[in-house]
Amino acid sequence: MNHRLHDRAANSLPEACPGLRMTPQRQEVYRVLMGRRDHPTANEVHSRVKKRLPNISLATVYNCLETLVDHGLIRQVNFERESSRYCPNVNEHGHFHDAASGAIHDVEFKPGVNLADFLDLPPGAVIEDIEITLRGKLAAS
Amino acid sequence: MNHRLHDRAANSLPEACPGLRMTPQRQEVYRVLMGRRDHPTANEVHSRVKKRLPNISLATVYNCLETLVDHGLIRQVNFERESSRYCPNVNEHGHFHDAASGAIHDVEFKPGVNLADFLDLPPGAVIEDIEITLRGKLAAS
DNA sequence: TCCTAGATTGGAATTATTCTTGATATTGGA
DNA sequence: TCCAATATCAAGAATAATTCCAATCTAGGA
Repeated sequence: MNHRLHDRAANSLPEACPGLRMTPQRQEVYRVLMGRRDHPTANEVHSRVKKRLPNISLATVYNCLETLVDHGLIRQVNFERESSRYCPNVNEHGHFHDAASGAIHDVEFKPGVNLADFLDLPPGAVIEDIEITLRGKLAAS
Repeated sequence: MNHRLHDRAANSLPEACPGLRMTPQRQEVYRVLMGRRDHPTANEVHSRVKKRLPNISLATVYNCLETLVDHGLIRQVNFERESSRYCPNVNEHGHFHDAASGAIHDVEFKPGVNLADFLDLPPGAVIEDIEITLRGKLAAS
């Protein structure tokens, strides 16, 4: 296979992603997400991407985001009924939404924990996806 | 105060709810939620409530649901980007969404567990609300 | 180079939800 | 009891995020 991507940097798409055709739009959407990990909405991604691709449409940004999510390169995160946000951290993790600042912080699982250790799962449940969202405030320290 | 509610049954509103004026619409919305705990959407609630209150509007159902949520009598639950669903279980709990059947199951915390036991919370975080959603399948047993 | 499948675009369409406005109903006080 | 203030309700319009659609466009393989 002669399909040679640019060298993998913090701001380019991962090389190994079968079935995903690389396009300038997808590359830039991904680059933007990796560049500033603040969980932007599709609109915010659109604004940022337009710096380099002034003609990209919002529909394309939605398409790119969906494709990247489908390929497991980014995650889509929902808070209440707000716009979806996008997150390049593909580890299993949750989110803390600081109501005061609006900022969103990734929340990692402590090592070695197991869902079934703290939740009464229905018998036979096979979990495919976890979404953990916390809302609150950061106490002034 | 002479404001006498019906005796508290599984299908009536709790008596002690300061600042909440009881109305037939709110009562029926609540009754419907308590009567079948399958996490209906606002639309589904509307259909069910219309059996007894044929003239109630969808807007009123939304208003009632919002009011009940604000007073902590029910919870609003969001799955991905789907319509909100409503749940009369006001204990802290999560949800398991069975992708095959579409059914939603409450998932209780095991007794004694603490968020900080399994999550790396940001220092100083004061949690006001938790949303835990699991998606998956129920293995045929 | 030509063809084809997949990608992009802009705008229209969709859908859940909220807002607005006027009508009704309820409460507490005179 | 009656009134005024306030809260609620209903209907439809408005909003906002997202998806759909039809018409190009593009990359990569034969």
